[in-house]
Amino acid sequence: MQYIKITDAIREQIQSGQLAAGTKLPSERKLAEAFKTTRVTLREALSLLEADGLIFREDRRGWFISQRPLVINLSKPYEFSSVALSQGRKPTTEVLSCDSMMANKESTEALSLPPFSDVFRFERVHSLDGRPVMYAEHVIRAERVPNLLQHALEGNLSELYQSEWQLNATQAKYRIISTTFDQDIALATRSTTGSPAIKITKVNVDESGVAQEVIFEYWRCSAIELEMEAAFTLR
Amino acid sequence: MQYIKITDAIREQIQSGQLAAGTKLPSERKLAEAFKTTRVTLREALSLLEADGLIFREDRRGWFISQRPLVINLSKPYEFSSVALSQGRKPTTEVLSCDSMMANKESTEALSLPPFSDVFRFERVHSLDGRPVMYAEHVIRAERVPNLLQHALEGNLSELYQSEWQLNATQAKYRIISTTFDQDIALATRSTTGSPAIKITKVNVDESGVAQEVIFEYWRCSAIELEMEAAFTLR
DNA sequence: AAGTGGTCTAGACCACCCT
DNA sequence: GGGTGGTCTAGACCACTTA
Repeated sequence: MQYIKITDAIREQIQSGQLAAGTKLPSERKLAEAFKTTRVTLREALSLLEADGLIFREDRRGWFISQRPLVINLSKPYEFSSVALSQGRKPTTEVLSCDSMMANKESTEALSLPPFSDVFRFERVHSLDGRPVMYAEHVIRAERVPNLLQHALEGNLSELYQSEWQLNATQAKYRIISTTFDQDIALATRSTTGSPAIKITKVNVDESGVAQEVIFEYWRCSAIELEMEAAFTLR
Repeated sequence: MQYIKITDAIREQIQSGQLAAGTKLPSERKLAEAFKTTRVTLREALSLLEADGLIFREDRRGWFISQRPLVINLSKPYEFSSVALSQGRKPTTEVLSCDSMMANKESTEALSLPPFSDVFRFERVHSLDGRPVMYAEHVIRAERVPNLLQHALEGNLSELYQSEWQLNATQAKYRIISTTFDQDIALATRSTTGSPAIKITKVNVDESGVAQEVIFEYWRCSAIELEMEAAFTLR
């Protein structure tokens, strides 16, 4: 199987350090020629490396060697920028949209809302070292954060929620699945429809046990590694 | 983009219930003809649905509609069979190999072992309703479970460890990444090299804080949904 | 303007599964 | 033994990025 040999060859070059993180691979046509094969087979190999997290692509721009992933520990509260900075990365955040609206089905379920509830919804894209790695859709109960739209949403949200509305998340519930980028998210993250992704649904619960905010995070699968600890009481 | 239209068409049929879980899709050639396209494009669409978890494949046997995923809550101790049974599924477990050996690099790191430590290593494949969904490699400190090889390893391991050696896991550490099946694991799970997978590395820690066992789990990405809760102390 | 990645066509061969 | 999935070839066109 040729495509396995190609992935092995490229994987070895990455792991031996001959191909540094962030490097752009040669064009598909050149690689195909180098491996004496066609673009179809070559792209099969590249897709495999992508799903493995070793390389990633930017739509119509080419294939790049992945940086080491961001390690997220779900046992503690995490905030993209702080985590990135503490791991020596350069985080940036861009707000794509922000609106007041009626909660859709998925958000209504996640927040246990009554039907037709008002929420704020905003979208952000997070980058590491200049490359988009995660898209997040936030949905938050409107009555709990009046005038949210008049605030800057690029920064640390838990600090904003705390200082403006005394809203603290004391508990978080997570749900993690493997999925792919759809067309909108691919566009927002300079990625490609169908690229493998990790979806993290996070529900922030306040002191009184009420779910206040749900966040749907879509990560490039190469950009993240999840960690957590659980302590068990003996039977 | 044709392959998007194909995924949308098949996705809709699945979600509307016209294609029941477990059903085998028609052959690729028939599907390609039905969608007036070639096998290459059709397979692109199928791969996308696979990464999305809607369908899965068995090597050389075809494509099937996924069952609903098993929901694993990492905040509590979990055991494949019990979780599966509690969710109305039929779990089976097969032991592929079991040996005494010297720990390799990955296990040595995960268990913080001294160099050249003796461990037992065994592999299991777990199925749901007759279909393999997860491969697990267990590595456990040899001195802690003498004569492990003389025991049946198909069943509940935490019960076995507890009753035979008074070994209890009081804490677990997890690490989760997105990856693909390699050739060996694909063979063991009746899957295909390069199929998308979720890798969960679990380290079981005993009362005294020593890491006793590490488990490398490779899940079909369609077969699992992770959940967890975290409680945060206020600053 | 040239080159690139994204998409698609129309075939082919082989080993394997199923009947 | 027929059909299937896994793999591969050798092209093509287009919209977009990059220089």
